Amino acid sequence: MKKSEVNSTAIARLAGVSRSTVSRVINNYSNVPTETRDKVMKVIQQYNYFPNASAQALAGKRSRTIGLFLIDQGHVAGDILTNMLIVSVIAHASEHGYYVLTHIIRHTKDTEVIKNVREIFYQRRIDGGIFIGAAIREPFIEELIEEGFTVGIFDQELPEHPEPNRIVSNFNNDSGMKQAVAYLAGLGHTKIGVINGDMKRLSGQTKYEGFLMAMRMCGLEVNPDWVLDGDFNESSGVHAMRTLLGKGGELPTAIIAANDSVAFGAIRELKEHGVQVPEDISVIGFDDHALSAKHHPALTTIRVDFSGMLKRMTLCLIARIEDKTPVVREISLDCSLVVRDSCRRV
Amino acid sequence: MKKSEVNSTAIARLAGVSRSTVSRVINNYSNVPTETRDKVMKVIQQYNYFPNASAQALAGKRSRTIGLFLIDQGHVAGDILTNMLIVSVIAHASEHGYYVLTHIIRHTKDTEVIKNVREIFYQRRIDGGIFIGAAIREPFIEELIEEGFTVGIFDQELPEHPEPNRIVSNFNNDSGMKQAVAYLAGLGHTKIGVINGDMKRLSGQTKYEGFLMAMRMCGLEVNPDWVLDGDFNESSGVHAMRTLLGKGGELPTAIIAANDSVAFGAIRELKEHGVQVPEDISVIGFDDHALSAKHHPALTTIRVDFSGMLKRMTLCLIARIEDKTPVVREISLDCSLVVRDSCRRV
DNA sequence: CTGAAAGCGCTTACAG
DNA sequence: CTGAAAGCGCTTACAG
Repeated sequence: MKKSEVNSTAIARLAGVSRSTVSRVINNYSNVPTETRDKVMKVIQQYNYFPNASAQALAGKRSRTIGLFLIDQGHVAGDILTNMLIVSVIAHASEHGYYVLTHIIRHTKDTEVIKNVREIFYQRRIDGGIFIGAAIREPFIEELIEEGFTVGIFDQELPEHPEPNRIVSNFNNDSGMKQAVAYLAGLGHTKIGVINGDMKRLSGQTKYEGFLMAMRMCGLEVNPDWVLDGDFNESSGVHAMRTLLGKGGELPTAIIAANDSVAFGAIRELKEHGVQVPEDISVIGFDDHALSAKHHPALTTIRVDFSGMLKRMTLCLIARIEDKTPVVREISLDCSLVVRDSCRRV
Repeated sequence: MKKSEVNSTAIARLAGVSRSTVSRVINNYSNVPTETRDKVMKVIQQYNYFPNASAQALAGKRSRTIGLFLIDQGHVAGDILTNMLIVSVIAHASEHGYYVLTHIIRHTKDTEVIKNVREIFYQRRIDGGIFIGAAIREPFIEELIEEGFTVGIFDQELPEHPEPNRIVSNFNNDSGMKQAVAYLAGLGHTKIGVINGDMKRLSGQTKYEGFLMAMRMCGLEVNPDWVLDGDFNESSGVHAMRTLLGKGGELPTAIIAANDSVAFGAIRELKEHGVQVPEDISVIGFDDHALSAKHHPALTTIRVDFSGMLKRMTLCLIARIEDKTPVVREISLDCSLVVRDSCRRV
């Protein structure tokens, strides 16, 4: 018999006890005398026995697996940030004895894809799930919450009557935008443009709102020609600059991009047109992407601790699954300016 | 009753059939009349019923989950390549109705960590697993193969008596190195150095062997001072150049790095010392990393199709799991030179 | 074509 | 402290 085929019956027989006792040893019941425990453990180790996870789950144990759902509107899959998020979730789940089933959702409008996501929950493959990249309100996620599944949503706020099984997390984008505008204002900029992110996402909206408020607070006017659409992808930075330069009107002296990828794209396109950064236009990003420090010019940006955020989210989800400490439902983290070389004084 | 709590008994009752019939409908048995099937399907859809995966597994079905094990000697976790590998496996597994449980192995010497990996297999959480970044012979992987688990190993060759449950994949590093040396020779270089990768890995060894053979074929001499140790991480490129420049001897006119990350590190350190690439030294990488085209200078390298390789590996593993087409056991892919700006004629 | 029943490998009240 | 037994939710020969 292959070792991998032993079951609790075999262990019980070999140890001279009942399956109940084997189970008690495995589950660390306190009422097993050391002697019995040792006897059983010896056989378990000798035969390399691990209880079948499906049988455990069916008998009422948790699956000890969490789902990680990446909604890929664009290039999440090709970005190093994604990798950091995945690794952070896996590493921290692992520390708590949990496994991670990662799933990529290419289109939230594709019913087959969404059916597949729901299936993962309904089939009880996972004890809970984390969603990254979701729009402000995704009907299928709302359904899962209604059904009682434990769900963590990155970049979302708590609704009015928060359900106990909903966990949300978000960055203080307001604060980030205020820092960006304040820094530029301090450098003497008054003509500040912005390239927006995906406005279907919370961070897209709050960054823009933060920008508007910060401009007002600093007594600066927002020129509508300098408010450009985007979607958090590098290509949208390229496109935004093409639009701006194509208009032929006056140019801003500084631009804040919804994230660093967008900033990279914008800077690239500006260069193409002979506009130098920061000599001609200052650019400031958001996120502090892994490449921003290495970029030419090194990108001034707003740092955001994705890894730390996902760590908290993961731990909080697990705590909720195990229904300990059901206190935290919203995780908010601040962000802060990192000055590098992409902005100059005017 | 929450929809998510219906089971096959409830569906059977609601559809007026037995659980056997519900199961037959779900499993697409041919001997169910259309009328019965429709009747049952209607209830299934209405109640959002999905069979419990643990119960299915326990009753003999596959878990439809594969494990993806990333052995992280260094910075696999912080690299965009890793992300591409993960995404490729998930996407292609998903197309075939499989899920992916991703796991990070930080130290193959840590018995707790390895026990955990074995546990995933023995617990039957997965139907098979893919290992990335393993040394040439990892005892714990060998054990899993012996136990009959289906295993795919990236960057490994088939042993003499290949087991049917072992799948390996590798790139033709020989060919890649020959192209690199040939190109440099064509540019007039005769003084060619090399920064090795991790020699515990197959690709580390075969790249170096390919280098030696190619040099011989081109009638060039290998200067032992220009053969530098490394480990596939960027920092080893830095370190290798520091060593080389520290020796104070004659410098090679060209260097081949074990991969692009190492090349990045090497170029950075050369710049620090005022040595320009490609003006003073030509550098050629390996992999065609996502950043190589954007690098300054754009890196000449050997392109390797990681994504395609992982796709094949994933499909092959699934085919083996479902025991169809048990033909392919080794997947080999060629690689090819991509000329950019980091090498010059001498 | 379909249902009753056994069985997959566990856990956990229950009884002693 | 420990075993016998029920039960978790499925699948699949078996019998009809």
